[in-house]
Amino acid sequence: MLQTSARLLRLLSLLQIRREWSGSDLADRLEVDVRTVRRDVDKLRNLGYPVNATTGSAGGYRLGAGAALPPLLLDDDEAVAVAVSLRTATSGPIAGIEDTSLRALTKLEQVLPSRLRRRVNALQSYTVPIPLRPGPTVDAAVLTTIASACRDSERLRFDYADHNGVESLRVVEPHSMANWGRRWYLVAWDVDRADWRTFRVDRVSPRTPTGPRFTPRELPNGVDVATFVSSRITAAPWRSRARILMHASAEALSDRFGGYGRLEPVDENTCVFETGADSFESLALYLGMTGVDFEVQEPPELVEHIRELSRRYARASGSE
Amino acid sequence: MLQTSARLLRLLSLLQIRREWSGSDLADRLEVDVRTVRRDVDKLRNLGYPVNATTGSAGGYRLGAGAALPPLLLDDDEAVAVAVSLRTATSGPIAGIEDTSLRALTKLEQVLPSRLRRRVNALQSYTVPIPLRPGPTVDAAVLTTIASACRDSERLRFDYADHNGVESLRVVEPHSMANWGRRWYLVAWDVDRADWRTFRVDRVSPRTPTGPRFTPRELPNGVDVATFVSSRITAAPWRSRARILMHASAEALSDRFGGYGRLEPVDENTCVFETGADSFESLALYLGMTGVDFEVQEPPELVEHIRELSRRYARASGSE
DNA sequence: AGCGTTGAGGACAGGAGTTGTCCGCGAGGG
DNA sequence: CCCTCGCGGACAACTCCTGTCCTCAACGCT
Repeated sequence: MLQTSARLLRLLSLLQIRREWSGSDLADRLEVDVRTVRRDVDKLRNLGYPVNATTGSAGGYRLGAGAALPPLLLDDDEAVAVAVSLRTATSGPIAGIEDTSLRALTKLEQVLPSRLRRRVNALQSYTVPIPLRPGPTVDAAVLTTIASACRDSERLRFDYADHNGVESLRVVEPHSMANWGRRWYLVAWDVDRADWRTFRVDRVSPRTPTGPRFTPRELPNGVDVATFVSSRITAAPWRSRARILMHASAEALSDRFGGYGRLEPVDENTCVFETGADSFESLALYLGMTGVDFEVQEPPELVEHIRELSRRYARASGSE
Repeated sequence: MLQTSARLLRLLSLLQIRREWSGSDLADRLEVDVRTVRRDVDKLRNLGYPVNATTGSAGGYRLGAGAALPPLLLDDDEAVAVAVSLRTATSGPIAGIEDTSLRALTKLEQVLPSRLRRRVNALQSYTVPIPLRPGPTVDAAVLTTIASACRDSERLRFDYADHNGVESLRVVEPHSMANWGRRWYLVAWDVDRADWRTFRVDRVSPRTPTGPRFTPRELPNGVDVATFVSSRITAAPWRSRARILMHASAEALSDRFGGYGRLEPVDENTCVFETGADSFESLALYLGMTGVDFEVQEPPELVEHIRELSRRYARASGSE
């Protein structure tokens, strides 16, 4: 009977890992007869977890959204990600869910294996509060839509605005996603153009529903995703680089700046901060936040932005 | 049949809700004999989930951190909190876990009941990126330590720095936590002082291990926590209020400012922004971020900070 | 030190549930 | 039209679960 319960859990876990499973696949994985799989699926349904099934040659089982949330079966990495996210959320920018986040976090941390707890702490300590989130933000709903399409090998239809703002409807077989700098990219086989393409996720507007399933294909020449994406992306993660002379010691600034660039000491009271930015406005403000005097060495555009800010603040405080 | 598996899941869920359970409590909840509970606990252990037990009159079962992560059984609110946290994390400030967060999020959203999905979307749309997190930040580890002590009715020992910075060792029976503005407060019965006290969590340094269990007591006069805390806190959630005349329409600003104060239209191109802040530095920077001209109406201290910023930027850009 | 409480676990008998096998049915896609 | 895949009834062999009853072993309190 242990076997039965354990198998039910494993079944639930399998259904959470991949969207669609055929009965015989499940039977293989669970090392039981297909008939038993059917019975197990029935059990899950009786427990209130809706397992949808489709018949026919492309049939299979998939776990649907039901009345109650099934137990979440996370792997190590995912558990760490959840813990870290919750930790930032409890002290984070979203009003109203702090208490609940904390409750969920307590639940999770109680059972978190110690090796994972170490990883959570390590990751957390690298966390640097970002003062501004410049550039286009990616919609979380779009991200998850694409991510599930990748995971389940389902065709994706979406409107895509290219860098000139021209819209086009794309039908692709999504391969994977990669994030680079602050951006997300989708690597996919463009069905109409019959070629591999890289799309910026912030320019994608998915259309529902997602299309039929396809058999995944390999990237050309067996390259991995990271290489593929970076070879396709012309833009660097940051639009430009900057060098700023800070009138403070490197140690004093390392907490706030360490995560965002290189701090090179010049002498006891001065250091050079090398960093990159998508937008000079945000970088200018970030620098102002420190309460420390600084001199921009490059680029000139940053100097211009800072001059503009200086003027605006002067106007605002009536000292012009 | 189903009963056995379902009961194992419920047992796991119970053990996640509260830390410590006596065998007979569990037997009551699960409506089986204590002997069966013992056997079920054994089953969980065989499945790899460590259930620690202590004998004696204060004995009981508790779920420990094991080699593998047990299935997480979240209630509705917690699931929403996790989803929202993960969504912000995927586009968030922590480098290196975006992919994994996304994977976990995909898993969760696939099984998220639609009513919960609506709540997640609603919450998400209220999200306003906060440019700066002023004031002392609360350590997530401290938060969870206190939260579990509250949940499990375990005494807590910690060092507390009062507002003068004087440290003292406290032994308390934690009652609950509340957050107010950006702050967290712990409401607890101070054992040595034999009275109720309210502590600011950012000034608490817990000592390990937590103490023995205690029987929870009611707050005096049956008041609820929120009332109790707000009656004890002299400081408002914001240290001071500000009024700023913005040279832009209220609609144009509502996205960025809506969550942080009241926007009152004056005319088509002007509006008044009323808000609060813990620190004028951050407010000044937040205002500068908009790219919109503004005039501070009050308080005078904010004007002074803006003047200071103006000077610093002027120096940085060499236009002084 | 003694007592009560709480968990651990062996033994046992009856009963409940599970499993694989074999079968025919129905739905969907090529 | 046929193939694939999910559905579910029947059945026999077998597993293992459950409640009851028992004795031990820790632990805390008096």
